[in-house]
Amino acid sequence: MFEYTLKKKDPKSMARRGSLQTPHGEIQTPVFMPVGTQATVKSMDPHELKEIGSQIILSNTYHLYLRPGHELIKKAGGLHKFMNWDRPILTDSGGFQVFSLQDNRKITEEGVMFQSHIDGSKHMFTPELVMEIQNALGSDIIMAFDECAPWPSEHDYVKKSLERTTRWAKRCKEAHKKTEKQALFGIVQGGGYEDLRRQSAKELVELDFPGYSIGGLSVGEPKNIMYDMLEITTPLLPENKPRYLMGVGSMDALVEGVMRGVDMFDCVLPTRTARTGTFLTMKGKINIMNAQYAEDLSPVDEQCTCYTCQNYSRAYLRHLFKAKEILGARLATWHNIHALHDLMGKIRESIEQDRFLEFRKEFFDNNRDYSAYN
RNA sequence: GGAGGGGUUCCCGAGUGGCCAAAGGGGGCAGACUGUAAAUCUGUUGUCGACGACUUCGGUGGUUCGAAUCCACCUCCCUCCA
Repeated sequence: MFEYTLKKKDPKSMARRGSLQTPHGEIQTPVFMPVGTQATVKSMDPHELKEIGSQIILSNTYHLYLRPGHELIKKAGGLHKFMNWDRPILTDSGGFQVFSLQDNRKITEEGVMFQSHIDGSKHMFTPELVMEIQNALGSDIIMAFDECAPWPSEHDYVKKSLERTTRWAKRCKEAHKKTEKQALFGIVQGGGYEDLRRQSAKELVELDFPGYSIGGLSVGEPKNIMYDMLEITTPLLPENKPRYLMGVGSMDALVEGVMRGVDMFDCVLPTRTARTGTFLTMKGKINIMNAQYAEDLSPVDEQCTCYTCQNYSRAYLRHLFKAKEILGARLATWHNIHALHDLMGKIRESIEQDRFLEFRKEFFDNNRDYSAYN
């Protein structure tokens, strides 16, 4: 039911072109996955996401468990049916909330005691519960429960944390046995330490997961550290399994991630920044609220084929944001997700044509916001 | 005609002798956002030759070491009475 096919390797870099078979269809990789934490990609409805070109979306164990509750979603026929999305879904385990809700939780060997950010109630998240929740949700790809350690953290702490994450991964695997329809990914941790990244990767590969996530990155560390960590991690992962870099989605990092052998990415960046008026383009970011666009009747991006750029001007979009109209957030989200899917499509094409590095060079030459990391 | 209330920096609105270039909000300008506690948050918003100086609180004049704040007159606005 779940299978990764490596279709082509870039001869000059670690970039790979592949596909991923899931119970809800095939995914072409490298792929960008929009985030729909609360069973919705904020402001977009599923048929719009399909039109934009989303192959798979993310959702979240912690949030859906707290509200509306995984039992209800199970009763509704699973997350796909509940939210009316029939393509693949990947759910995060709540490991990121261990990081983002640091002030509301306590970590023990058993698991993480969360105090709900909604009503203050306490909930013990164990690897077993996290598997049970994701099983109830019925997502196609599920994540092992991990700790996304903050940046910066002491070597000693990161080591203890990653070793615990490995033990949790083992428990997840045990608990997951009866639900083979879902692909369980282990998550490599290790902070910004090369030796710990190697250790984590090695331990998880021994557990033999159908796919591997790389976590604990893009949590505030310098980009060169993230890239260094990727370079030493991906070669340690099995070639015939997908690699997923969690939480990464700026255009430059997508290009650099692919170059270092990553197949899957997710990020809230395109959707979140969209809601605050930032449009992502191949040439650089545009903050549509800037005064310079007040009377600019041209589209956000002349080259872009998305619905927003085909039909609306910068002046109109700016007006929507100034007036705080919801349509502004929707049209910007539409554009940004489209922009990242479009970028990934170009990346896939360039790998197929053996010119990924040329594409990369063009990208950095033309994007005023980013420069290549070498 | 009579009685009362009021005119504050782009707007609304605090302030009633020094700690006031003047609270707070709005608006404006700009920045941030990376497995979503985010349709959010932050900075800035009189001028300049700018760690200091200058011009501002309806207008004019006055009191005072010192006035957005006190006094006089003028002017405009609002409410009530006739």
